[in-house]
Parts: sequence; C-alpha cells; structure tokens
Amino acid sequence: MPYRKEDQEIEQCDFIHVHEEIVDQVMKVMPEEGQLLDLAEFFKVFGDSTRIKILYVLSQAEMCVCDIATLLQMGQSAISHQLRVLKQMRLVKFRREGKTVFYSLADGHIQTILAQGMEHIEE
Amino acid sequence: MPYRKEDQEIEQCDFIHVHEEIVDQVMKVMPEEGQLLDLAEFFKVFGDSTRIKILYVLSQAEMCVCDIATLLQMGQSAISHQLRVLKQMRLVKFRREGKTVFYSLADGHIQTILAQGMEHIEE
DNA sequence: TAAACATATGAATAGTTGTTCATATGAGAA
DNA sequence: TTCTCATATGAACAACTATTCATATGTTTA
Repeated sequence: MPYRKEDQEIEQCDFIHVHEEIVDQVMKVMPEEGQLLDLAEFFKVFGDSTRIKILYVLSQAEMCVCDIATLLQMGQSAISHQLRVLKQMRLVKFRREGKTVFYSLADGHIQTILAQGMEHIEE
Repeated sequence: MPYRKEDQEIEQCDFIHVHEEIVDQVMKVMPEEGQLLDLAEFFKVFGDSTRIKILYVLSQAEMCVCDIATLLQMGQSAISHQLRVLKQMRLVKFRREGKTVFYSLADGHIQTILAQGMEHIEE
C-alpha cells in the first residue's frame, strides 16, 4: 500500500446512495486491519515467479541452494535472497549438513494453496 | 521478475557439487515456464491489502463500487482500478443495474484460498 | 594455520505497482 | 437534449521489489 492520504476526510462517493444495510452489516464482521495486512503479506510471497518456482521444486524434494539455482538457471545470490523471504514467512524450513544447507517446505498448507491456485488458472 | 540477464551463461554454483540425481529428477517434472508465471500472477493479485479487503467484503455480500469505497475508507478511483485487476484475473464478476455495477466473487476457489491463508498465519 | 567451498547479506539499481488527480463514459432523470 | 450520478480510465509519481555485484560468514579439508 504505497500511498496514503495525509488528511482525514477521504472522498468516497457522496455517501448518499450507498447501500447502508449491506455496508453496516459487513462493517460488523470485518476482521481487524492487521489480520488482513498479514494475509496480504502472506500471499505476496506467492506472487513472484522465482519464489513460486522455488516452492514448486521444494514440493518435489529437499534441496540445497545450489540445486535450486541450477534448476532455475539463476544466480546463487538471487536464490538465497528469496529463500530468506520464504524463511521469514515460514514457508520453508532448513537443516545444515556440513557446508550445505538443505531447504524443504515448512508444512502441508503450502502445497494445498499451490494446488488451489493451479486449479483456478487451469479451468 | 524485474531483472533478466541478457547473456546466456548464468553463473550458478560451480555445477560440481550439485546433487545431480535430485536435480535431474525434478527437472523432468517441472511444469512449463508459462504455467508457473501464470500461477505467480494469480497469487500476486492476493498480495495487496486493498485487494484482499475487497475480496473479503465481497465474500460477505454482493456490493457496488461505492459500498466498497465506503467500507474500506478509500477513494472510488482506487477501488475501481483494483476491481479491474480482480476482474482481469476473473476473481470477481459483476452485473449492471441501472447506473450501479454490483460486484461479487467469481467462484468458490477464492474463499478456499483466503481461508487457507488465514489458517497459515493464525497458527 | 590457510585454502576451498556453500551460503548469506548489504548496497545499488532498474523495473514494477498502487494511489491520486483529472477526465471520460454511460445510464437514468428532467 | 441537458444534468446528475456511478463507474471507468489514462497519466504521473512515489514507494517498493528482485536481481546483480561484491563481500562476509561459517564449515570442512589439507
């Protein structure tokens, strides 16, 4: 949400022909602002093709950073930066083994969400 | 994916200590590039708090543009622009009734995806 | 210890995006 | 027709983001 009005009175429509019953009713069940912001942040992570690819390959097998970079034909640094984002959102977990760090999907939700997305774009 | 290397040889790791069996195996089952790009585009739509809010309020009731603007305390133009994005991704549908345009969610997937996201951020 | 390797990270930068403002379109009412 | 209302849209701009480059961190081996 890059832009924000500094002043208070935001001009919506003229407030007159708004369907009040609907608006009042939905206003009551609105989750708190923070929760919806978190939700958007969560989905934002899926909204980048590099991260989607990383999630996809990790859904197939546990893998180190170099494996992913090789599969996606991208630089190690780019992958590492994106893995950090995925880590922060707890979409991936990792374990060290010597010099190597193996990444894998954090839990089952991730695959469910990916599958739902696939279903939508495929009909 | 803002940046793209012009030249071919992208330096990954040194290709030597990559786990070949894994990489080869996953390479075979990788969906085509376009499908993963579409998937990222699809999720990108969920990755903005304004659009998440719009989807949420529409999950509660069919609504006109002004209703949404009032509920979200935002300008009519901003809502209209975002509804266009949602329309293009076929996440919302609409019907005209005189001067008013009523929007609603396009199908059930949307609510499922929202719910899965909520579940993830809430544990 | 030093060298080699795997990964992480900070800075810089170019591409992208969401909101605002001004205006256009389109439908109903006068 | 003209006026008003509801919505849509193009341009501009500030904030954001993903990649690259250079370098740092941390682990293993010699």
